Amino acid sequence: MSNDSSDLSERAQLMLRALIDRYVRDGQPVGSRTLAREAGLDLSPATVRNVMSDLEALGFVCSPHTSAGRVPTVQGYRFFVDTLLKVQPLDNRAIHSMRLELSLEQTPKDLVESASGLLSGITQLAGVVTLPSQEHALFKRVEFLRLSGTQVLAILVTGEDEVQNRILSTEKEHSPAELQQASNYLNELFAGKDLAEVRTALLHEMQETRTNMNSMMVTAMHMADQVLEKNQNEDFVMAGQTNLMGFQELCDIDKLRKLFDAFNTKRDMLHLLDQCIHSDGIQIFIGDESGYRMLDECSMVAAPYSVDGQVLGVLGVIGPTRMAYDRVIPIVDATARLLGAALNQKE
Amino acid sequence: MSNDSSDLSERAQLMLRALIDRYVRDGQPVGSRTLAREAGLDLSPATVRNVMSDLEALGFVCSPHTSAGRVPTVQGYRFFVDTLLKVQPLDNRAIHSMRLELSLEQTPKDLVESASGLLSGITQLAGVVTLPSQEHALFKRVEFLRLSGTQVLAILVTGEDEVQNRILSTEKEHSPAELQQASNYLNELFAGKDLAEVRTALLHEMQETRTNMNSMMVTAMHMADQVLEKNQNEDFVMAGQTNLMGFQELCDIDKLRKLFDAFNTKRDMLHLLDQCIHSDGIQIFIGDESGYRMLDECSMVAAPYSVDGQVLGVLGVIGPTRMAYDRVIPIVDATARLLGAALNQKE
DNA sequence: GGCTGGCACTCTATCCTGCGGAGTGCTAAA
DNA sequence: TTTAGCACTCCGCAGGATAGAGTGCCAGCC
Repeated sequence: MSNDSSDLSERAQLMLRALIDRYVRDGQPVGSRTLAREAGLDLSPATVRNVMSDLEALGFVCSPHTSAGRVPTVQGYRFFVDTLLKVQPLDNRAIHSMRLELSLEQTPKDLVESASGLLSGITQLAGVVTLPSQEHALFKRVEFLRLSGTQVLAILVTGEDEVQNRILSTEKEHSPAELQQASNYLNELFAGKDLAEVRTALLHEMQETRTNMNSMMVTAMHMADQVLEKNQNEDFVMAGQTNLMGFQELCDIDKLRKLFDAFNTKRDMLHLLDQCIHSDGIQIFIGDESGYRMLDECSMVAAPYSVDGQVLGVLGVIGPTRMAYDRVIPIVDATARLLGAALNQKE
Repeated sequence: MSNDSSDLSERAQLMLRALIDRYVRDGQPVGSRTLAREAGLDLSPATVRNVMSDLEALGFVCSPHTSAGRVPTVQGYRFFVDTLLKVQPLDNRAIHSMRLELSLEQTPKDLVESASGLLSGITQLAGVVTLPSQEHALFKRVEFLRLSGTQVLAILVTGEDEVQNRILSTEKEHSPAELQQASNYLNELFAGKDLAEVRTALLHEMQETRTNMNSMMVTAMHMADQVLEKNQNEDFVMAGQTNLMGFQELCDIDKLRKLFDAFNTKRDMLHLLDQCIHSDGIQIFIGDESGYRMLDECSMVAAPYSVDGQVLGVLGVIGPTRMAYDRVIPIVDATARLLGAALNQKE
């Protein structure tokens, strides 16, 4: 219990806050004199030094070398965002203009692009938004089109007239009439249900009542299964990567390159974003906390967005560890809400 | 006629070649001593200096400052690629492994991605490939699906079972039977023709024979027109952007940023690539020749690729002006041929 | 006991300096 | 026409001095 937060005097906390504030502003190690002036506590630099010494012992700050000022550590930032941070509420005008911007978009895909652009534009960091999972989209109807031989084109229409194509290979050739029957059957059975429901219903039917289904129904079920299989289009949209080029701590070309490569390969990014989908609030990864080397010296602030309580995806920003968390967090939060609301409207 | 190539002695040409060779290798201004050794002409540095002086007068080289070596200018590179360059033929093993790599892909989209990856991987520059234009894809069939009210979903199947969706708004509501009639009519009329043909035929029909068409036919024509309208999906695929981060001349973060922004906005890039689609061979933009500021200090080597003599798109690489043109050119050339061949196979 | 001023010390960044290396242009000789 | 030599220029680097910022510690003060 020795480095519990209760160990930290009010004054020390204030100083840590002031230090991080200042460091976030100009990226230079903060010295005792500066901090004495900044903190507004009317203390001498010497006193400040003593407190800083305590903070260093707790691992919240460190100095890059003797006789440089102090710099917050990852744990420092962590303590800061967990217990010290007062987020700045977003003013209504800003929210309004964001809502306006989103309201211009029509398709979910465009909405996501727009949200990503908003995030990067406002925060001047890189914005990232995963595409809405289709899991809870509504099954509207499905049609089958015979292409050639055993190739069948399936067309799935979901909720807001989103259309998806998939080419299936069937075991035997089906006549147009058979295909028509199959789609009629499925449309009748599943129209208006959400895709997740449809899948479970499908599995259930196929296992339990196989015996009293006629061959047409079996065909239909099989094809529907293929259509819905791995329907989650795992992908995300990103905007403003180049914003990150402006930060000193990333001017190390090699680091920047790793980061950009990671953005391009997408795999690790998706993994990381996936971790946020199950928490229902803002999630913050600071520095190497994410466990992904690509984000060394970087932080991510993310939040899931949802419609009707159903989480559809995750959005957030990526930037240097030294970012203005108090400003960024409410922006991410608001964007998540607004995107959810906008998606809701279009449905 | 004073700076015609005939003005340039054999020796001077040899030197320019050697200078560019050397400069491309290590990016340092080349001095007379080095060049004297390199050129293999058994001349003294002093003589080399005289020749360099001539080259400088012609605008083919310049020195960044007094008493630095010489560096090729844009005109120097231009003269080099136009009249001096001997491309290194690609060895068969390399071509074979490229062909192999491409043969693994199934869809045109994947092929394009793969080609882009090949270009960037082999050249260590950024590879870019425009998506094949659909202009000359074959019309296979079209189907219409009534969504709701006057909303109709059109499904266009082209050549290699590529599927495209488009949602149309019609003036009046159509029954499924009417839609079926319309698609039957269009399929009969146009199956097997290429899309460009279909469009012109469509326009022709609509203007000339409007009088003796029944209303179903008019409907069909109108809908087909909407489907084909602006069918060119203008887009391109890029790989290996981060390769460009390794070059000194782009370490200026600001320049790099402009470049990346340009890649992301895509518009100017497409414009530039479009210029290459009408030339039937390799096209080379050096430095600011392209007229696009984003490519300052960069060059592009591009070639159209085609199937059956029909140009489908453009591919190429983008890198610093100081690139190994003799190595890059045959690679771009080969990739264009191979991509064309691969696309042909899949059709 | 906590706060403060003072002091010695350390480390960095910056500027200046001098010097060697590389390269040039010019000139005169081969 | 080529070459060698020479004077000159400029860059890059290493060394040294200096200023500035900051630290830790100690002794005194409230």
